[in-house]
Amino acid sequence: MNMAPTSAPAQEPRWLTDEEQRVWRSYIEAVTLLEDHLDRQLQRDAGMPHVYYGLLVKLAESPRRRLRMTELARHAKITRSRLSHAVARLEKNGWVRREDCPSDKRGQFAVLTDEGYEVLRRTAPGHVAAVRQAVFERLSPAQQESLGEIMRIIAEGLQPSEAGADLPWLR
Amino acid sequence: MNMAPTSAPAQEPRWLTDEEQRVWRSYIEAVTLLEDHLDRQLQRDAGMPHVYYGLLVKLAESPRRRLRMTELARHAKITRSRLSHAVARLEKNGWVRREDCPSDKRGQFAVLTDEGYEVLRRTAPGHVAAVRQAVFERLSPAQQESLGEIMRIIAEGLQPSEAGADLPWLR
DNA sequence: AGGGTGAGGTTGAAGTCTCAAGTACTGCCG
DNA sequence: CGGCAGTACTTGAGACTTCAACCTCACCCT
Repeated sequence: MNMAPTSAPAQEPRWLTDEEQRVWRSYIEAVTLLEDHLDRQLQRDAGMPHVYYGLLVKLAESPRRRLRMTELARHAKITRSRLSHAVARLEKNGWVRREDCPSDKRGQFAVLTDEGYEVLRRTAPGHVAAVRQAVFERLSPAQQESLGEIMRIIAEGLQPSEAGADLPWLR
Repeated sequence: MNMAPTSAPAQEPRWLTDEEQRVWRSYIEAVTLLEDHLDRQLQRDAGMPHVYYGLLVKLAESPRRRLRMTELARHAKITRSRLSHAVARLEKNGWVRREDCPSDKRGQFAVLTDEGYEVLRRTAPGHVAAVRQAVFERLSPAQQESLGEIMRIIAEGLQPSEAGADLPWLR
C-alpha cells in the first residue's frame, strides 16, 4: 500500500486526519442522501430505481438501442448477475426485451423497447431537473469542473481492470 | 426550477450540457465503484456491509457508546425502518444491544457491545487503508479540500429538513 | 476430432432495503 | 381527567442485491 522498507514491521495503522475525516463524512452523507433522493424521485415518477433507469439510458444511447449483457454491465459498473435480475424485471415491465446474439450463441442482447423509450422520454425531464436541483445548481463552474476531475480519478482507480495491477509482486 | 416569467408555459426541459453530462457520468461511476469496493472489502474483512460498519462507528464515537435509534438514524442518514432491521441483524451478531430508555418508554438505545467494539478495533485499520488507497492517496490537497466543500454543499441541500423549504408558495 | 479452459449468461437462496401499516407511549388541550 | 394528535420504533411483504454454483457455447491445442 505504501513504500515501506522491504518486509515491513507490524505497521501501526495510519488514521485519517481530522480534515480527512470531515471530507470523508461529508462524502458519505452527500452520496447517501443523493442516492436516496434520486431513487425516490424515480421510483415515484418512473416506477423504477435509479440504477434501472440508468440501464434504460445506456440502451437508449446505444446503436440500435441494444447492448450485449456484459457490455451493459460494464458500462453501468454493475455485476452481470445484478444485471440479469434487473433485465428480468425490466422485461416484465415491457421496457426491455432480450434477443439472441446471432454470432455467438451464448450471447444475449438487451434491447430497449418502444415502450421503454417512451417511459424514458416521459420521465427524463423530471429526472434531469432533480439532478440539476440537487447538484449543478448549487455548484460554481469551477466546482463542477473539480467534481468531474475528482470523480474521474476515483473511478479510474477502481476500474475492475486494476484488480491486481498494483500487486506486481504476485508475478 | 428556474426563473421563468410568472406562471410559466409548458417549459421545455433543460438538459444537461455535454460537460455536465460528463461530470454526472463520472460521479455515478465513481460512487458505484467505490460503494461496491468498500462493501466487498468490509463484507470480507468484517462480515458486514459498509452501512452497518458506519453504524458501529457512530456508536463508538458516542458518549457511553450508545445512541437513541432516531438519533442514530439521523446521523447515518438512513430511515428508522432501515435502521431497525440493521440493528436487529447486528444484535444477532452480538455487536450491538438494545436498551430501553428510562425517561421515555417508547425509546430505545442502540448500544455498542464490547464484542462490537472489538470488531471495530480489529477491522478499522484495513478499512481506513482501503479508503485511503481509493480516495485520499489519489487526490491532491486542493482536490481533497474541494471534494469536502462540494459534498458539504450537496448534503446540505438534501437534508430532510429542507423538505419544502424551497416551496414557499405552498403556504 | 477430442478435450480443456474459460467467456457469456442465468439461477436460487440468503441478505438487505423500502414502503405501508401497526403498536405503544407522550404531550397537550380542553 | 380524557381524549387525540403526534413521536418512537417495529414489523412483514415485496423488491433488489450478492454470492456461489451452474449451464452452454467458443476457442484453442494437439
